[in-house]
Amino acid sequence: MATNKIPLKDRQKELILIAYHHIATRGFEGLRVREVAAEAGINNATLHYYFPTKEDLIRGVVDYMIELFSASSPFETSLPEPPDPLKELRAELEDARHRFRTNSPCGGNSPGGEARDQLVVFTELLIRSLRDPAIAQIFRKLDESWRGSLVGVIERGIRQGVFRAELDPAVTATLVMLQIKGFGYQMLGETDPAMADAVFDQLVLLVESWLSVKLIE
Amino acid sequence: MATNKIPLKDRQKELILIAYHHIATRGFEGLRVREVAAEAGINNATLHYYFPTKEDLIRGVVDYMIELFSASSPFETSLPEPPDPLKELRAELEDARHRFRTNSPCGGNSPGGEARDQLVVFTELLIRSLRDPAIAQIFRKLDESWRGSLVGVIERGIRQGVFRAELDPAVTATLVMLQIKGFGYQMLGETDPAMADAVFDQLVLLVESWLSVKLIE
Amino acid sequence: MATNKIPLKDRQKELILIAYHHIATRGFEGLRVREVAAEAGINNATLHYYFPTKEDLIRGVVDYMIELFSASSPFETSLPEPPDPLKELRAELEDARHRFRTNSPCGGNSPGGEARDQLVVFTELLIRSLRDPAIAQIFRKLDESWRGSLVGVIERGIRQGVFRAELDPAVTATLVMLQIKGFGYQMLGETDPAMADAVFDQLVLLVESWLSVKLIE
Amino acid sequence: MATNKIPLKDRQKELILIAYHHIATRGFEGLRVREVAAEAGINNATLHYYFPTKEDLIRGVVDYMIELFSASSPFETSLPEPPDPLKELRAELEDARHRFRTNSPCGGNSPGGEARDQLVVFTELLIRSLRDPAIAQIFRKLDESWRGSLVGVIERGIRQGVFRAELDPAVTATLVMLQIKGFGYQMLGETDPAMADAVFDQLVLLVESWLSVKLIE
DNA sequence: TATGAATGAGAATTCATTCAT
DNA sequence: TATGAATGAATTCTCATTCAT
Repeated sequence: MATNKIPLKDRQKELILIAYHHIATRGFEGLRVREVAAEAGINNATLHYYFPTKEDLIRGVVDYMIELFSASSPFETSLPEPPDPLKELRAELEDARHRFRTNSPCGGNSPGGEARDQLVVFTELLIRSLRDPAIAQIFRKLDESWRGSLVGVIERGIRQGVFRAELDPAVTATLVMLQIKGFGYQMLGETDPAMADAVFDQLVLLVESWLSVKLIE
Repeated sequence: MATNKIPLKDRQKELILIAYHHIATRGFEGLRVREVAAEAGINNATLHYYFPTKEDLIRGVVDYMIELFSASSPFETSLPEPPDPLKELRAELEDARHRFRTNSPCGGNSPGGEARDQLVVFTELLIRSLRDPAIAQIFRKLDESWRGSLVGVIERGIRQGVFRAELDPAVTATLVMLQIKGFGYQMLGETDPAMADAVFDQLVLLVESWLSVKLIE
Repeated sequence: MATNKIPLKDRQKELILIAYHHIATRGFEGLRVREVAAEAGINNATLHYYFPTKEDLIRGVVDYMIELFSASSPFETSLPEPPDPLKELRAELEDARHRFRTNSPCGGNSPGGEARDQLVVFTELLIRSLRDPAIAQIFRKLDESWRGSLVGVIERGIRQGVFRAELDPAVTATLVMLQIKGFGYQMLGETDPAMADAVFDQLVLLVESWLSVKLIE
Repeated sequence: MATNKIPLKDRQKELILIAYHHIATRGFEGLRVREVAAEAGINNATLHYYFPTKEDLIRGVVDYMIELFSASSPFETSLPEPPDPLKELRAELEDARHRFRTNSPCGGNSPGGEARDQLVVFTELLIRSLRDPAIAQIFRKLDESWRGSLVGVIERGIRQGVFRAELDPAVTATLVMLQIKGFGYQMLGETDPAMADAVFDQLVLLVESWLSVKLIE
C-alpha cells in the first residue's frame, strides 16, 4: 500500500521522530506503538519490522537524544585556542535562552516549541535513568562531556585572567550546568515572556559576575 | 483481613502514600492500582471505594505533594518581622542541601532517599502539568506562593540594606528558585558526595554574593 | 453476566477440562485461551483471573492428567497380600483394552472416546516432556510409580510360583508397560474393532504365557 | 547470498530437512517458516517460492517421513524366497533396537539421536492424523505396508515350520508392530542404557518364543 | 466497608503470507 | 529465483473498572 519508497534508515528515523514527539506530548505513559505506526502511515506490524520491540523504539529515541545533545554543544567544534571564554559562555547561555524561551504566547498543553519537547523528553529519560542503569550511564556520560567542555572554557578563562583564579573549574562548570538546567525547568512553567527575558538577563549577569568580577567582601 | 477499623481519611492517606512511593520508584508508567491496593493489604475493588478512579488517586497524590511543598517552606510560619533575611535565605538553601544531598552511599538505581522521591514525583507531575491544565494551575500556584515568600524576604533584605537595592524582587526570587531547582536536578545524577558538597558551598556563595555583595564592574 | 455461582475450584476444574478437551481435539497447536474461555462462557480476561498465563492453564491440565493416571492404577488400593497376581495383571490389561478400544465405529477425525483423548493428550505431553524437564520429571515419576506397582505384582507372582522365577521384576514390568503403550498407539490408527479385539486377545495370551508358561527350548 | 545454483529439488529437500528437524526439536507448535528459511540462509519470502504455504512445507515433511519409513523396512529389497524368517524378524527387531537405543550418554532434553527425531516427528504426525484425514490415510497405508511385509515373513515362517501354525498372520504381525512401537515409546523416557538393553533382550526372547516355541499349557 | 469474580477495551507482539522489484 | 518491506489477522496478556453479595 504505502509504497512510498522510503529508504530503511529514513523510515527508522521517521519512526523515531514520531515516537519522540509522542513522548514529548503524551509522555512515556501514552506512548503507543500503534499510534506511532499510524502516524507514519504504516501498519503496526510494519513498525515491528523496524523495531522488534517497543523498548527498541525507545532505545532509538534515546540514541536520537544523545545525538541531539552531543551536537548541540557549541564547544565541540571550537578552534584550538578560541578568543574569548566569556563570549563562549555567553553563547552557551544564549543557546539555552533560545532553547527554553517561553514557547509561544499560549500556555497550557499547546504543542509548544521544539525546545520544550527536548526538555520534556530529556526529563522523561532523566527519570527513567533512575531506574534504568543503561540510561543512567548515558546521562552520566552526556553530563560528563558537557562538564568537560565547560571545564575547558573555564580553565582557559582563568589562564587568560578573565575568570577568577580561585575558581575550581570542575565545581564551577557544574554550577553553570546547574544554572542552565534550573533555567530550563523554571521556564517550563513560565508563561510570561517578559519575566522569562528578565530572569535570563539577570542570570547572565549572575554567572558572569560570579566568574569574573572582583568581589568586595 | 485488615479490618483494623482504620478511619476513612487514614486509609486514604495510606493509599496515597503508597501510590506516591510507587510513582517515585516506578514512575507514572508503572503505577498500578492493584499493586497499591495489595501493598495496603486490601482488595483492588476496595481501593475503588476510596478512590473511584485511578485519576482520583493521582489527584490525591497531587494534593499530598502540595501539602508537602507548602509545609516545607520555612517562611510560612515565620515571625511577623524576622531578624535576618540573609539567614533565612541560607536556611532555605540549607534545606535544599539536605533534601537533595546525594542520597545515601549507594548510587545507581537504589531506592534513594525521601528527597529523591519528592523530586521524582514532583518532576513526573511537572511533566504531567504540561498536558493537564489542572495540574499546571496547581504548579503555578505553588511556584507563585514560593516566589511570594521569597519576594518577601528579598524586599525585607533590601529594606534592611543587606541586599542590593537594584534587585527586582520578583526576578531575583525566580532566580533563587531556579538555583534550587537546578541544584536538585544536578544532584539527581551526582554520585560523589564531595562534589555535591563543594557545588553546594559555591552555590551559597554565589547566591549570597549576588544578593548582597558590592560588585566592582 | 455469567453469574452462574460456580465455586472457584469448580471453575478452574471446568476450564482445565475444556482445555484438556481442546488439546485432545486440536493439539497443543490450536489451544487458544480465548476459545477455552468462550466455551466456559466467560470472558478471556476472566480466564486469566484463574490462570494468569496460558502456561498455568497447561500446568493445570498436566496436573489433571497426573491425577487421572495416578487414580487409574488398580494396584494402589490393593489389599496387603491380594490373591491372584495373574488376575491382577489381567485386570490391568483389560483396563487398557477398555481405554484403548477402537473408539466408536466411526474412524477418521470423529471426537472419539475419552480414552482416545487421554492417549492423545498424554502423547502431546510426552512430546513436550522431551523439551520441558519439568514435564519429563513428572512422566518419569508416573512411569516409575506404574513400574513399581507392576514390580510388586510380578514379585508376588514369582513368590507364589505362578510366574517364572528367572524373570527380572523391573525389566519384566517395563516389558508389560511397553505392551500396553504399544497397544494404545497401535489402536490409535486401528479402525476395525474385530482386529482390535483379536490383537488384544493374543496380547493377553502373549503376556501371560511369557510370565507363567514353562517353555521348551 | 546463497546463490549457489542449488537445483529446485535440492533446495526443497533442504528446507524439508530443516523443517523436519525443527518439528523434532520444537514440535509442530514451534515450527516457524521464517526460522526454517533463516536456517537455510534464505529469505522467508523465498521459502514461499518453494512452498507456497506452510501446510505445503508440512506436506513435504510428511512425504519425507513416508520415504524414510518405506525405505527403512528391510523386507522390501529382500530376495524372492529368503532363507530364515526368524533371522529376518530378529533383524527387524535389531533395527528397532538401534533406532531407539537410549540416545547418546546425555539424557534429558538434549537433541538426542536421529531415531528419537524420527519417533518424535512420527508421533506429531500420528496425532495430526487424528484430525487430518489425509495424513490418517497415509499412516494407514504405511502401517498396512509394514504389516504386509511382516505377514509375508510370518506366513513363510509358518510354511517352513519355524513358527507356530496356529498363529493368525495378520494379528501376529500387528502384535509385532505393537512391540516395536511400544519399545520406541518406552525408550523415549528411558535414560538408563543398561535397562534399555535388558528390556530389548527380553523383548526379542518374548517375541521369538511367542512365535516359535512349543508351549506347554 | 470489603471482596471475589467478572469484564471491555486495549496493549504489545507474532506470523504466515503477499507484492513490487 | 530472490528479496525487503509490508500487512492482516490473530494471540496472549494487562488493567482500570464494575457489580452482586
